[in-house]
Amino acid sequence: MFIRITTDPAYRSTSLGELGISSDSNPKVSLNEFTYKKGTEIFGEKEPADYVYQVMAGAVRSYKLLSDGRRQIGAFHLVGDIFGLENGSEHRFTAEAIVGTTVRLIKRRSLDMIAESDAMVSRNLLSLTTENLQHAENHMLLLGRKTSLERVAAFLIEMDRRLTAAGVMPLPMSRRDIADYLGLTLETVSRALSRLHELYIIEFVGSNQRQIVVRNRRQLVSLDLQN
Amino acid sequence: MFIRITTDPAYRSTSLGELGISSDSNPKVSLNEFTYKKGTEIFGEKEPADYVYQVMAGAVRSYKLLSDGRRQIGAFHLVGDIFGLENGSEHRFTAEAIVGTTVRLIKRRSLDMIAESDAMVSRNLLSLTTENLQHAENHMLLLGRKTSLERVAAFLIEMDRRLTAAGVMPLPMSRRDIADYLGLTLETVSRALSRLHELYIIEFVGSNQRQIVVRNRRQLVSLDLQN
DNA sequence: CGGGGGCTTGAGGCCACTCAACGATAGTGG
DNA sequence: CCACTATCGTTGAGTGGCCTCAAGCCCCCG
Repeated sequence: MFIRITTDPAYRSTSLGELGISSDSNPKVSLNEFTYKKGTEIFGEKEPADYVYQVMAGAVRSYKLLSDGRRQIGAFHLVGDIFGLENGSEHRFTAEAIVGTTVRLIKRRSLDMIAESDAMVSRNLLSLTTENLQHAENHMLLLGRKTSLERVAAFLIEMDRRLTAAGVMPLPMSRRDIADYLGLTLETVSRALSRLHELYIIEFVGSNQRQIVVRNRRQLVSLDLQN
Repeated sequence: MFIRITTDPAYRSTSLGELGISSDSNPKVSLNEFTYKKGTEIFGEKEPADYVYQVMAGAVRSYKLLSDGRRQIGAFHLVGDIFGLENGSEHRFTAEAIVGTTVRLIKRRSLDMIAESDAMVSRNLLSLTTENLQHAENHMLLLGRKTSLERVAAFLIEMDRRLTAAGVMPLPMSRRDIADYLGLTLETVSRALSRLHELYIIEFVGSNQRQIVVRNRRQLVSLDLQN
């Protein structure tokens, strides 16, 4: 639908393509890059939302915390994804770099100014918000009604779609991250993955356990009752 | 921020106030009303989204189903609320009247046309979508990480805010609806409510068990770990 | 007054959680 | 290059919170 940011250098020069903004059409828009070390906070919940971010390299988690430390990750942001877009003045999540991560920043204010005059950009802002809403709606169904195996299967299908290259899926996030995304504990996630391995549905490759090959995609899909 | 539809007849004539649309400013926009009997479907998931709806009287539930019948209610729509607003062409939820319900319809197409020329309406569309997103984000935290008592407390606080008049909260929905909204079973909801009653935090009034008085709001809030 | 739906309450079961031990890996400093 | 350590992941044993199944009550409505 819109141009996706890829690792192709030709595309990296036209940034925030999903919003229909490029350096060419709006040369005055500052598009600074910034790099965060693994585990560092990009912005906190309830902080003023002065910037919108786009992942150029790495991965980001957005989450909410309860006062006793329980955590719910609302989304993972991978290369190309835009995050931190709020309509109000405050961020509604805390965002942290999962691994070393480079992001591109755009001032929220200048984005609003562009949207003011450019109906296309305005529509893309709505479109982006709608995509986030759709993801959240599907995730509510997962969190409210799916079993642990269904949740993990759904997670793998989502990640397979978003970051698999050459058949192998290199997960940037830990079991704890996955658990907090799926509303489970890390042990339950681990057991579900082991079970999928026993069933010859997935395979682990490499030295750590974060690189996964989907061996039988149809079985994986059948485990997640889409609807 | 924007004019809310109320039961005041003076306001009912200017409809869809939240979108900044009134019959005066757009006399050609058709604003038909329609009434649905208790339990009937207003629209189904994946049906074409030709209309946007506003509740004039009654209450509506929006939900998704899994193939084996598990249900997740994403939101309750009460008097004044707008629902069925999709950015794409299909509805992402099924909507049903919880009780006898009157809605006002507006053609999605004409709404788009108005938004095209009226930046204010366009902003309000984004604003409305953002509100829905915010609700979904908070609900993910509830579904993923809160205990049954915290969920029921959060539900009562939400409903208290949205439909309490003269101290009494007349819930239109059944225990099963509440359960499917909170990701619980109806028995667990019932037990939580009984517990809140034992603790002198809520009181039941009237012949059925759907009219609730919040006796100790501060205790109720403290049970729900906001964040 | 009989039937049905909605709600509550109890008894028992199960799935995911808690607690714990252990192995593997990556990072650190000698 | 090799201990040393911290972190991560897996697996097992036992617990517990919510679910399942069931019975009974109340209210509404024919």
